[in-house]
Amino acid sequence: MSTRRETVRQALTGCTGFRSAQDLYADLRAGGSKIGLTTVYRALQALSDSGEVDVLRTDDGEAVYRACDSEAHHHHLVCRKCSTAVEIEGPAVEEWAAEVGARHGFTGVTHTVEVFGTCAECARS
Amino acid sequence: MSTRRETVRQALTGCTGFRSAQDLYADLRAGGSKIGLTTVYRALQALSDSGEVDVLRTDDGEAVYRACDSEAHHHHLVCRKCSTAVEIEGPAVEEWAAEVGARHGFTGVTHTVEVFGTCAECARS
DNA sequence: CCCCTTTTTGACAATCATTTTCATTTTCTC
DNA sequence: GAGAAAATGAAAATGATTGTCAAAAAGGGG
Ligand SMILES: [Zn+2]
Ligand SMILES: [Zn+2]
Ligand SMILES: [Zn+2]
Ligand SMILES: [Zn+2]
Repeated sequence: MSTRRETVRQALTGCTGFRSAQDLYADLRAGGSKIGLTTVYRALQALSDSGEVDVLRTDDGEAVYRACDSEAHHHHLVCRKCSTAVEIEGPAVEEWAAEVGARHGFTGVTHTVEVFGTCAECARS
Repeated sequence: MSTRRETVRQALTGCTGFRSAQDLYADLRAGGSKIGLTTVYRALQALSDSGEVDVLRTDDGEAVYRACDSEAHHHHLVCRKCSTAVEIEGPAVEEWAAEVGARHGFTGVTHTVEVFGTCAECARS
């Protein structure tokens, strides 16, 4: 399909951490692309709708995206300084979330889990 | 201290679910208060800074607050429809988060965990 | 290729939660 | 009560995100 969406996907795939729409737009423009900000937003929307990229919110509410290796359900360990992320899994957490939801009579239970810290790299400086 | 902050704290304490600053402002005005929106924001900021209220982000990035019973570290099971929340604990999750952070060389590890679903009440309608 | 329909794009304006400003009011201290 | 310090709120500013709409690109017969 759209060549622009592909451009955005690739820009994101080249990143190890989470990036905002504004970040990606700046990167792409700096790289010579004539892409528009609106298009970056639309591409990220489409990519996250289709589950190709993960999205989370920073403390100040900004949406940040990441093209993860795994398509399967997983969580992230994110560096507070450089935003580098590691994909992590926690079967125990999955079970706990489902169980606690059921125990309180909730249905259609989902969860969000993110772990933050300072990565070894950033800890040096 | 501030009388206004106390007003906001009480308004929030009367709620079972998470409310946004705009929600609380509307509630208070509807109740006859002459409080300003800025003050509601400032009160919520102060209350969350001091750990008296919990804050989380909705899917669209809006900050919502809750005056929980427990001052201790805990998480929430939140209804997707009415936003009613139940305070939950998960020792296994606490350990898992700390362990996975350490295993990858991260320091100062924290985490965010929220469980969502439809409460029994809302499931009926 | 050419014409026409459909989709994509991007500049610009519009939203909307949140933050800043700043002058006024209230509270505190002496 | 007088003056300094903190709190308040109306209005303007900010900044990410979304909506609008006309121009540009892509597709598909003929
Ligand atoms: Zn780092
Ligand atoms: Zn999970
Ligand atoms: Zn409910
Ligand atoms: Zn926890």
